[in-house]
Amino acid sequence: MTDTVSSRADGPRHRIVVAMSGGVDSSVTAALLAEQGHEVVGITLQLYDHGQAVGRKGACCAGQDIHDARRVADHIGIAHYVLDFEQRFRAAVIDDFADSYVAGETPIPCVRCNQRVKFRDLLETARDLGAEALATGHYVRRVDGPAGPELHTGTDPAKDQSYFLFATTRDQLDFLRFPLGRLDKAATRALAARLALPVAAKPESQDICFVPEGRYSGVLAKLRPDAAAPGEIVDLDGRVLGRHDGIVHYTVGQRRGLGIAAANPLYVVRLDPARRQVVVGPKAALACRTVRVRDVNWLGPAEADGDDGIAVAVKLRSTQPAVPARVRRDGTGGATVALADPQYGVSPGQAAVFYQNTRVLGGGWIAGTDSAAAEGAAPAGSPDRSAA
RNA sequence: UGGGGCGUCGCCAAGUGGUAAGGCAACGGUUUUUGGUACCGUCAUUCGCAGGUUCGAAUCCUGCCGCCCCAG
Repeated sequence: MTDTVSSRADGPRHRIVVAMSGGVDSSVTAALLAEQGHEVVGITLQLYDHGQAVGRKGACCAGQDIHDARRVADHIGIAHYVLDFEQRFRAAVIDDFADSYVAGETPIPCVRCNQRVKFRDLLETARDLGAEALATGHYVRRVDGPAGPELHTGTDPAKDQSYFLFATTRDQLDFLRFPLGRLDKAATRALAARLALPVAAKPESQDICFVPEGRYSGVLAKLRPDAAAPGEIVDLDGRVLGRHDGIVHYTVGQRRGLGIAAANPLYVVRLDPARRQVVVGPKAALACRTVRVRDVNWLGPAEADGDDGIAVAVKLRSTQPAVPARVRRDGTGGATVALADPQYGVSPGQAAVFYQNTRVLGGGWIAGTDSAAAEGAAPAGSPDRSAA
């Protein structure tokens, strides 16, 4: 059980820092490691304004959740520290979030938080504390392979969180442990109940943690007051169909919220920050076959450098299954993903994560897409006489 | 102010005597450690207005109002 350092209570005793968000998963993580006899140090990061988040359900890392983490730490008898990371979080996650939307992209703050806060600053803190590992409650697996530690999906496909951890480097992976990687949610809940953790029945966290009420536009309005500039909603031919209150309210692939009645549903096909335009079109206009990716974090073998690239399954969205593709790295930190079948609603700013079976080969940020139509692919169902 | 056409939910639209389809939009929910998608649900006691005929009208008749087109 490489994930857990040692699964036996009489095994070697290690000092392990656990990132405790105040939720069920990280609480069980801490409790399991403590039960195995390790010297567990719980650390909770205060990441954003705790005033407005007090008492809010489903958040993390502020207000009530910090209290919950402390209660759990007390319950299982481990040391617990709260670190004020508000400034770092603001610079590394929230500013990036705002800039991304202003640029017409759609950010994933959770990835930035893992990449730049939990697995960078907190990991460094853990090293400073003399810990031998940093453990989190993520549903992923760290597997020792012939060439070092590998990142794999969580065993439970419904809870797998590897998409959000694609930016984890080999060095970071070396130091990380994910004790929940082989569990499903029910098992974690059952453990929480058996361990009588105060958070055993706490609801799942969701939405962006620093965004109250699920309305991110309010946060953006505060952060980037100039970004709320209104503009036109245009179709693929440039005809004006309506108006909008800022491109930051839209994302590629989005259907609802356009307020335009048409014969068929309209989707956001593209965002043009320079012209402040939201370009909309039918679902077919969303089809893409090629995805350009930047800032690739590569954890896999070197074959992807060849001209033909490497066959993978690529996940373009956290909640949809990976699809077949070939990835070719370009030698400058980017990559091109050729999809076997067209995909819809692939949005710049989101992540493309590459898999072979359960192993994460790496991933990168989606920079742009090329439409399926541009390759002369026959439009679905046009020269098809089978239905007559 | 001669001729023709039209007025059904926010938009489009079916329905031509039997008691208001559908699509889009909107709203709500499910799913989800991002956004979005998808899925489920809600959404006209009323058919421009006023009379009339009829057991019964959005559907027939009359008048009025409004809009469009062609002629002048």
